[in-house]
Amino acid sequence: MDTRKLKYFLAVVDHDGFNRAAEHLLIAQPSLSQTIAGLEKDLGVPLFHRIGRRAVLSEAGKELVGPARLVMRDLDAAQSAVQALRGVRSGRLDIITMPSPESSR
Amino acid sequence: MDTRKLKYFLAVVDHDGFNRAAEHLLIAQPSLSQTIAGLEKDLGVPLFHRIGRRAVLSEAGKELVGPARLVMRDLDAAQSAVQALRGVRSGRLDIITMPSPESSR
DNA sequence: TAAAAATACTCCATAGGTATTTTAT
DNA sequence: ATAAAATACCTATGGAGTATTTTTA
Repeated sequence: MDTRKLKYFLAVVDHDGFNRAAEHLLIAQPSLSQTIAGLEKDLGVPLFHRIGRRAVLSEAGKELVGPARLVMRDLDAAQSAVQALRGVRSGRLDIITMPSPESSR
Repeated sequence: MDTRKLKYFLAVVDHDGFNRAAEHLLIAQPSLSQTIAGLEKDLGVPLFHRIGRRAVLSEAGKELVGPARLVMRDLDAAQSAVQALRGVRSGRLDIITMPSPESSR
């Protein structure tokens, strides 16, 4: 289970179906099917019931929605926390000086 | 940026160094170096200053620690939310009955 | 010289793609 | 007949490994 899979899972939930979700994710539908299958395998639980040609959330799927959104939200926060510092260079600058001929006058 | 990379990042922080972290993660040190390099590339910011043969957190790195821990915690919560339902089968069971010869008596 | 991180490769797992099939509207 | 998801297969990216180099304590 990683964030990519959670993102795809939420896309299926939000766009109500694999085909529409795949469009929004800009990937092919079979790739999405595979990814969700992988997530279900990771968790050992089906996330959708395939009823007819429609996918509806299973009990486990319903439980996952909230926590998954939280993960994605906090991941964004992590991004932002770092991005706020972009361009801020930090480190050490060692400086050595030596007397110039002038200073000895 | 995904959770695998964040996990590795936190390992470097917690075990104070790439070598020790790699040991704890049960992966080879160069693999860890590559992964952190990838994360730094994802974020466009260095997370560690390589000072001598020691890696110390950069400013951006320091900012990332907290949010990263939060993401990992959320991810665990998501796992648990679903695992709580393991073994709970849900779905539909369609049942058809027909009168037996007995019932017609 | 020993210890820590980086670099240079090799290999394999998996993310993604295309084509096709299955199933229900 | 059409739309949605699954299945089968192929390719390429990147995650992990081993060997080696670089650097500094």
